[in-house]
Amino acid sequence: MSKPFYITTTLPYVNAKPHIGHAVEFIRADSIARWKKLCGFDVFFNTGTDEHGLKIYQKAEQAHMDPQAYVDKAAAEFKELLPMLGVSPDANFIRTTDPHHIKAAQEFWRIVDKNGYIYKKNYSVKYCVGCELEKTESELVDGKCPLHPLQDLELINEENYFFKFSAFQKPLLDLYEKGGPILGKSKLPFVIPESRQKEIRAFVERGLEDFSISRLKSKMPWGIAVPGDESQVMYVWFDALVNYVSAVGWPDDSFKKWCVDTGGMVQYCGKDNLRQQSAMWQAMLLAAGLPSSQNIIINGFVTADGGVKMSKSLGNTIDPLTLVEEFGTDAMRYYCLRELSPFEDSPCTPERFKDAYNANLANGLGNLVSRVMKMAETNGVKALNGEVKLPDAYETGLSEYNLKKSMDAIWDLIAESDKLIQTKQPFRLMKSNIPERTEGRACIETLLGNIYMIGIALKPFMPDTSKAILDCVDNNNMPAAPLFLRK
RNA sequence: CGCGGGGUAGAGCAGCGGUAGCUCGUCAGGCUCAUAACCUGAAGAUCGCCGGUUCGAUUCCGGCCCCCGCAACCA
Repeated sequence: MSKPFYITTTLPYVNAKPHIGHAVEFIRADSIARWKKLCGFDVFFNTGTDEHGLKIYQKAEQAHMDPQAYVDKAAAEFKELLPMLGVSPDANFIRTTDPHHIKAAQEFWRIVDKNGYIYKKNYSVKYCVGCELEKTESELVDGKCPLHPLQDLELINEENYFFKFSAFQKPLLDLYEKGGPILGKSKLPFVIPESRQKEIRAFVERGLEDFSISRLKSKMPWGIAVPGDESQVMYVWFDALVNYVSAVGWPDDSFKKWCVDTGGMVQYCGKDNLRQQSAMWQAMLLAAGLPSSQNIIINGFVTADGGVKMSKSLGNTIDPLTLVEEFGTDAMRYYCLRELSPFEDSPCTPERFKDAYNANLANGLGNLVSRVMKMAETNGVKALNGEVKLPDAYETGLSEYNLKKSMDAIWDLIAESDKLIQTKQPFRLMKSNIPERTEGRACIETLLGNIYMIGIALKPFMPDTSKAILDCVDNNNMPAAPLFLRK
């Protein structure tokens, strides 16, 4: 029986179109999922869409659409993106409007309620008469609606259900203290990178406030009904976050394979989700008596040049689909895995993408495969069979969820091979006398070994390219067409 | 004194106590197996500022300046 492994992305809210940040998360999580599969694990890889909430409801209204029809369309856009990014076809795609998820969310609520962590309380919301909308603190400028700064906000009181987040300060701190899985002599932090764990720990240490988990159905009709109270629907937290367990069958016992036997789920998310995933969701799991996650990996943001935030109004956004169409799926994966910082913010522009593509895929990887295979083909040199020992940095990078480190290890091999060709000049040796030819042959065999290793190492990251390289070595011929054409 | 991250060659990053490194770009040379690709070398940095610890600090400590997120219900 192979050991199980469970990894999940966050579910994008279908309020907006897929952006490059989503692509980064899908691609990285997919790479880990593929790697674990190659290591012999039985892998469950989860992603999907978050589809409830007022914003969706309003968008559907604007479009004169039924909310369900609206989210069906929006979810399809995300689902269609996955194959474009090379995400494994066997990835699970959960939608928070799935009947099973709705039942699970309600069951989750009942259990947490039964355990005494849900109560009703007065909740005051700020309402802008001008916009006819409720406003959150982060939407306000100097305590006023930026669109109607002359009007005062009205305070509206309503009864909502609250979650006793405050009861989980100590358990959460213990969870962070306990950390993640053992790795060699060291231990991974619970939240990766460590700087993010520090950040969330500081937040929890400051003290936690209970948060509201329901809305009046009369004001927000598009949501999951609160069990035992027809007048309320669930707010996002007890709806969307529960997908991580509903996706693997919970409340059915089958979930244990993925949440218990694995040592916990591994979660990928953006840094805007630090709090939700590593504090709120973990507290909810504890409240429901469910096992904690194993690791939470926090990605940085993709920015425009100079670290400027991408936004539609600035017109500096990047459409992942456009890049895939121009450069291909594996080029997109390459960029997200190696050119973007694994944990910090990093810039992406079409120019940067193109530069990286030409330098490392066309001139680097693709060209190396061509030149080595040409020498092998014309001289009839075949690869030697032997075990492939991947570089240590490659392995540790993956184990630490630092995929850039693993990619760098592969590109070190490429540089090494280019250097070897230049210093040994096997193409010249092959034209000389017998003894030199033997040396040249040995050199080409070494190079074929390197290429083969690169092909193996690329499997989880760039599956199509990996296959193309391994095929070349197996068939002892040049690629039919350059792997990556210069742009 | 809200929290966190950052300021290192033209750009993007790594290093984190002992001749300052990588990638792209620029310039010169080499090679011809390869996708005008590849290899070598050069130019280019007072490592944000001021103090302190130290034989020695980009690296540790303190202060200051500047940038960027977050500041809870944002899905």
